Amino acid sequence: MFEFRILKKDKRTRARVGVLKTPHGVVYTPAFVPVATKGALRGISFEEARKFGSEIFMINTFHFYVEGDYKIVKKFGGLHKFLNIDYPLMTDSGGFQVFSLGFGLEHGVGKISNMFPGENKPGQHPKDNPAFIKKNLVKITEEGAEFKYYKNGKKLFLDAETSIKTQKQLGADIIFAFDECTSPLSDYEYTKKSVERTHRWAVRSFNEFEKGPKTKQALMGIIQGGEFKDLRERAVEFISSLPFFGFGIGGPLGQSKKDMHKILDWTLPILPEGKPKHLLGIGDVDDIFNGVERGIDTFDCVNPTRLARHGTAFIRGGRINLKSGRYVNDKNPIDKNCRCRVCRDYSRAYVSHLIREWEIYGVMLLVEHNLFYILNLMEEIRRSIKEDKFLELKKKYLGRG
RNA sequence: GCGUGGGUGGCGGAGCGGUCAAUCGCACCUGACUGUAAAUCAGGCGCCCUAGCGGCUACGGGGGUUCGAAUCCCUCCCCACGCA
Repeated sequence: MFEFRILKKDKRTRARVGVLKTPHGVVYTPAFVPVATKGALRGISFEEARKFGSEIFMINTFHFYVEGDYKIVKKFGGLHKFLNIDYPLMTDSGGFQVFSLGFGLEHGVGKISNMFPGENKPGQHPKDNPAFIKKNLVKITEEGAEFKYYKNGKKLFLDAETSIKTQKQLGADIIFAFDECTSPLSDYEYTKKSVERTHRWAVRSFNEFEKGPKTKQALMGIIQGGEFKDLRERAVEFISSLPFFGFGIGGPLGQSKKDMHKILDWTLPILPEGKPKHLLGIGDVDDIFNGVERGIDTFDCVNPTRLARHGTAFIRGGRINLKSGRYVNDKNPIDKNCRCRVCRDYSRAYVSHLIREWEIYGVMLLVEHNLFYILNLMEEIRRSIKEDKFLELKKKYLGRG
């Protein structure tokens, strides 16, 4: 029922084209997985996103769990029925919220930090940063993570068993083990303790997954270990010793993109080649190229949709922000190289006007463009690998380097 | 014409004797955003510069009181409402 097959390997890099078979259909890889955290992509329908080439979507367990809505989904018979779609789906385990609502807030950083604890501008030590406010929203113990839910202050406990049980009820095709995503500012000692705990959580996740009647789902293990080579290697060794269907590479991914590349270089070559590898939460254009080059098969990311909501559009060679006054009279399409409907039919001026006037349609157009852009990129990447022209395509998009 | 209340930065609107170049919204400008607490967040927003607990000009116009006025007084202009 589940199968991952590599169809073609690039001659010069670790890039490969594959096909991932799930009970709800097939996904050609490398693939981008748009994120619909609470069951919607925000600004575009699943149907539309499908047309642009999205074959699978990511939904979040945490958000369905905290609100108790997973019970409703269960009554419907799972997410596919609830959302009324029959495409492949993934659910994240809630492990990211352990970070984003915990250290992420506390340290005022994302998964890739450019804020070195010792190298801040004067007065810019994280502790002096207004964002650095201890919120104590998440308490992590051996057992699991205790959240103080930001909406109502209620305490809420999530652990491996609960996450997997919930994910089974949600019924996505591909589900993830419960993990702790540490902070880019976590030190070696903490990260070491944390990965070891994540490994115990992985075993617990797996055991819970195996328990009871078999579901039509595949479970992915998650590689943690921060920016520490030996911890990442240990994680690969441990996680790949369990019979997971595939692997997710989890953040934190260091202090810079270079660190991220290093982490991928440490981990991917020693993971079982034939299994699918997912890079969790990464989705900048350059990151996708660098990930694919190192052997990543799938990416999920909030980037195209969130950036769109914030007025930013992907264009060849970077991004532009349509909120800026520079575009009010710009008759050009968002990206002259793009074949999407938005770029075909509308000017930057119009989209900019809508965004600045707070018209929802402006966001819808940008979401459409950004998703099209990334999904089309994936298509081009797949083709380039088949034709052994991956590096040429990378160069075309990113220039030299 | 009489009465009352007002005229503050692009707009709305605080301040009602000193620490006010002036709270706060909006608008505007710049930046961020990577398993979504995010249609969000951070910073800027009178003029000048050697960019500083710096200089200059400012709270309808003019004149005064005071060590000191956006804040008090006089006068003129304008606006809103009420009465004729």
